[in-house]
Order: sequence, then C-alpha cells, then structure tokens
Amino acid sequence: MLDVTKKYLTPVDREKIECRTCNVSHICIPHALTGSELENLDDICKAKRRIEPGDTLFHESEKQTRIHAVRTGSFKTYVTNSEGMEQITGFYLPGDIIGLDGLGGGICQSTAVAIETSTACEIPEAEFSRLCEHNSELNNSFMRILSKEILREQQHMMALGQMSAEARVAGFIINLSNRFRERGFSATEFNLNMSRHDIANYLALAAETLSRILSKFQDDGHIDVQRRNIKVLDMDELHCISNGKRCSRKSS
Amino acid sequence: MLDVTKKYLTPVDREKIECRTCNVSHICIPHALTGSELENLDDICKAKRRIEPGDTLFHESEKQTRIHAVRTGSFKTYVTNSEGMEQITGFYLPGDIIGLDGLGGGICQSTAVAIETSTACEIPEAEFSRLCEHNSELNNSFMRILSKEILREQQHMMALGQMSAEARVAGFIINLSNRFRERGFSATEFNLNMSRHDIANYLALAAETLSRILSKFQDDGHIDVQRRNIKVLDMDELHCISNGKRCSRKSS
DNA sequence: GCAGATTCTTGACTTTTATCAAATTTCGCG
DNA sequence: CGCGAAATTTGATAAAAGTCAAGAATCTGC
Repeated sequence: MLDVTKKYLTPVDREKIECRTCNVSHICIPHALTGSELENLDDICKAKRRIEPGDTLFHESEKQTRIHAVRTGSFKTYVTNSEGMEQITGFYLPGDIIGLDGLGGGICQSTAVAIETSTACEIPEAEFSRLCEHNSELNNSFMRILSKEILREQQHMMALGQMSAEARVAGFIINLSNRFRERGFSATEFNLNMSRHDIANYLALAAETLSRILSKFQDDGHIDVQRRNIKVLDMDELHCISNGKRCSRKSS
Repeated sequence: MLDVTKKYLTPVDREKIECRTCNVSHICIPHALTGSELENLDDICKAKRRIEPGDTLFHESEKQTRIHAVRTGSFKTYVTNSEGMEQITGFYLPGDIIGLDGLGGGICQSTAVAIETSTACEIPEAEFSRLCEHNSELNNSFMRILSKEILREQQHMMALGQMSAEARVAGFIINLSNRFRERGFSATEFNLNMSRHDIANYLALAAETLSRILSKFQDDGHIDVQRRNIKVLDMDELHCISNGKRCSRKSS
C-alpha cells in the first residue's frame, strides 16, 4: 500500500509507476514507444506526485513547462473569466494529458484540480521536445494527442451549442462509459467521482436541471443512479436521447 | 490584378504571396523564422489555392496531411453531429491556421468553408514536421499555435456555458475588433463578412436573437451596424456588457 | 433596373431552463 | 453513533432565449 501521508512518492513508490508497468500506457503518450525509447521517457518523467482531492495540479497564469499525464484518479480543468465565473472544460481520467493550453512557452489559462486522490506524471516540455526530435513516431503520436484535444473541445462546443439539456446529459454518460471501457473498466457501471455541481457546470446546466434529468432517466429506466454510482441499463436509449431522438417513448 | 477565373494561382501569382512578402506573416507560422529558414518554409508551402465563397478548403472525414494557413479572405469551420446539425467552431482570418484537429495522421472532423473569395497556403504536415525537427524555435512556435487554438476553444466554451446572449455578442465584436487590429486594420470599423445565421450559430443563438441584440446595441448607441458593416462607437460599454455588467445604463 | 430569391429584422407567443426556496440525503468527524 | 455541514433532490415560479410568422431590405442574374 502506498503511504498516503507523503506528498512525493519515494523511489520505491516510483518504481511501481513507471510507464512500462503503467496500465494506461496504451492510451497515454508512450503508446507509440517500445523498449529503450520507453526508458528514455521514463527518465525524463520526473515528479510523479500524489495530489489530494481539491488540490491543484497547476494553476491558471502559471507558466507551463511541463506536460501532465494522469496516472491514477481524476482531475477537472476549468477556466475563469474576468468576473470570476468558472467554466469546467474537461474531466481527465488515467492516461489523459492535461495542460495542453500552455505549450510552447505560453501561459496556461486553465487550472487543474484533483477530483479524488490522484497521481500525475510530470514531463518537462523541453526534454520531451528533444525526445520528439529524435523519434518522429513519438512526435506524431503527440500531435495526435493535441489534435484529439482540439477535437474533444469542438465536440463539446457542439454539445453546448446545439444539444438540449437531456441530450447533453445522455452524451456525457456515454462519453464516460466509453472512456472507462477503453481503460479496462466496466462500461455500464461506474462512478461519477465529480460532484453534480461540477457536471452541471461542465454541461452548462444548473445543478437542479441536471438532478432533474438524472431522476427522469432513472424513472424512465435508462439508468440506475445511486449517489455517485451509476448503472447504465439502456445504452441504446441514451444514444437516442443524445442524438436528439426519443426512440422508445417510455415517458411523455 | 489576379485572374479570378483560375483555380490555382500561376507561378507569377505565387511569387506575390510568399511568406516573405506576406503581410500577415507576423501572426502566422513564419513569425519565428528568418532568412533561409523562411525560404525553406516557402519551399514546402505548396499549393496556394484560391477558394470561392461557399467552397470547402477541406471536408470532414478527410485524412488531413496538410496544415492550412489563411492568406487572404476568411473561413468558417464547423463540425456536424449524427443528426446533421452543424456547430460553427471558428472564424479564421488571414494568418490563422486551420485544420489542427487532424494532425498526427488523424481524420479531420471539421469542415472549412470560405466565407468570401479567399486564398490559403497548404503546408504538408510531414515536411513541416521535418522542418520542425531541425528548428526548435519553429517547433516551439507551432506548439504555441496549437496551444492557442486549445485556449481559444476553452474561451468559447466559457462564452457558451456561462455568458448571456448579450455578453456573447459583445464579446464576439470585441474579439473580431482585436483580431482586425492585430492585422493592421481598423479596430472600430470592419466588416462582418459572415452571415447573421453563421454568427448566431457560432454563438449558439437563434438568428432572431442575434438580430435583436445587434439592434439593441445600435439603439443604445454602442455600435452602428449597417448590414455587414459595423462601427464600434463605445468599446468600453461592449467590454462591460461582455463582462456581464451594465456600466452606463442607457436603456432599461 | 427589375423580379425573384435570399437575408435580415421585428413582433407575438412558447418553451426550455434557470432561479429561488425548502426538504432530504449523505458525509465528515468527534 | 450522532451532530452539523454540505450536497443533492424536488417543487413552484420566473426569465431568457427560441420558434413561428410576417414584413422589410438587399442581393443576383437577366
């Protein structure tokens, strides 16, 4: 068992969480790497920090010199406007990369906060860049990660701009389900580790509206949600709702 | 004068639009380059196409092997969902880079359409990558472009998720104003080359709502809008509205 | 320069979702 | 285990923005 009182993991702990033995490496940066290249990445992957719920991994306006990869747990990122309003821009699971808005010497405009006790790998951007120069496969793979992040945000704009509240919630559940499956977890039963308030903010809904919609989905038999545990009972129906249709009209 | 009947520019036309002599190069990829490096970029910058209003620069689901830079004119990009609904994800002015969601061998999920008669520079990604390997300054600068695109999308999520219709419209005008200024044009009088429908879609509003808000801004004396020409009369007030305040309460 | 098509604006009304308020459940911690 | 705080749910009402419909302005091609 890891000692949860230590802020930084000891070498012994560190041993356990090398990319080589990481069970989300197929999703993360190293998925294009083999053998010695993987060791090179492990070498520059410096502090692998433990972060408690509510603590920030990095904060807005910090100059970012590192790329962060979620190792365990989960994070949310948000941006704030001049009025202090927050918009959550994403939830990040193991294997996801955070902080891509501060690359190339820019100032990161977003803040990343741990949702649960989590660990993150920190990769210095400069050293990573050098590694990329000598490995076009790695470079390509990183470009893919970047472009996927842009794509993800575009899809979310579509959700916020064109989809109804119900469709957004259904889409959110489907998205999480898919991401848990990719990571080897159940696609039909999982935990919404984030608060209702955070989910609502991410989906640009009032928390009350989200709550009502989850209750409705439960009443209609599409899901079974107990606090933060959710069971998907009818994935097809969720897809229909997410697409703006109402396939089997169980309720008015 | 350019011959507008030709789809592809002739070598003579091409001469005129090298990065070296391009008046938006300070915003675009070459801003980190000098002398011979600029020539290298010009060498790989292949087809510099002329595109008529409504024509696509690239289409969703195409495998992207090129990076596109707006040279003249303007473009919109949009994504579609399974129901065929469209969400415009951005408007791109000269010097802006389009198609970053298809990097690293991915399939581009967005479509780019010319808003007016435009020209675009096409840079093969593979060759550009090689150039980056030998020029970390260029690589860094490209990373900055990518991270700025992610940032831009995050800001737009904030707008869609947290800001009122009026605040979004005010923010949109301010954003365009800033971008025109960066390009050496007037920040207070410019053309909204895109249709009201497109602006409304981008801002996730009904076209009628946008129209009403523009009329209100005009009645309140913040702007003077005649069809697609807009004059900003009170930029401070627009900033206030965009920030969700109402500084000088000219109307109810 | 005019007819038809398109785009934009305005008005009346509706719908969706937010807000406010209160009740209920759950959680953290002694 | 039980108390207080926090999170969530539910209900009633309000506000913001959407929809439908019609009219005005502008563009396009002949």
